[in-house]
Amino acid sequence: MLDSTLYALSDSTRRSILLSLAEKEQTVNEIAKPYEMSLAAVSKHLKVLEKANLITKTKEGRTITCKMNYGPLTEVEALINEYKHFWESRLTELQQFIEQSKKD
Amino acid sequence: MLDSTLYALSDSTRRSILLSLAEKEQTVNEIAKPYEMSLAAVSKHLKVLEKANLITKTKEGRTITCKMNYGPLTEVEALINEYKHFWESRLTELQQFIEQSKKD
DNA sequence: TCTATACTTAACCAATCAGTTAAATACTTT
DNA sequence: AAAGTATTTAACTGATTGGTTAAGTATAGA
Repeated sequence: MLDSTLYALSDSTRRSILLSLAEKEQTVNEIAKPYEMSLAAVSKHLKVLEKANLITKTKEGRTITCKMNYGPLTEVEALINEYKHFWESRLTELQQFIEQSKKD
Repeated sequence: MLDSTLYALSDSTRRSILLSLAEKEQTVNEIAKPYEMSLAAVSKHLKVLEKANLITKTKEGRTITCKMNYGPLTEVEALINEYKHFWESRLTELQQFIEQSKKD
């Protein structure tokens, strides 16, 4: 899951699309409008985001509306926190070592 | 920058390597030991992490020690917070709409 | 100087990528 | 029924991916 989430986020077009969907739901056409690439290319980006479960599509008539899912981002938050945890405990160790050194 | 950071993180081997480096600095050989792939493959993964500035290498004699850099992860944190910001303000809007509806 | 060690680079592979244009599908309007 | 709209799929391109093995570089120790 993290693989597909982080991979989906590693492209700036997709990050931009996702951000605009974080603000409001939009149809595929609305999403595509700001970008210079073809609609087919945007459609592919949406598929990547959908595969990562970062967005959900709902069809109504012939228009498809996309909305963002926050869920996968909580896993990214957790990942970063994991790194931060180990990183900060190492910083603490280092700090303690320095404090210890001062005593000598 | 975010592109390369998120891309580097999108591979589970690289996430695992980075986590082990978050705990302690290690040489390339030490890093590679737990993985079944060739040393050359690990070396490539390290290059991806280095390109994303998630690790720094220092050479001493013939051994190269890798240490993690937290820096790029703060950008990821900021990104997630940006999504969260818009996401949560939309949730608030929705909530206010529901509250408003109750009054009728 | 010869060999072992630590690591990277080169050359290659099959798979996947982001983009294209063109055709296909599905629905709406006239 | 025909034409237009919304969107996806297919077929293609050139670039890049993660992995391999083999060769190369640089340092250390005999």
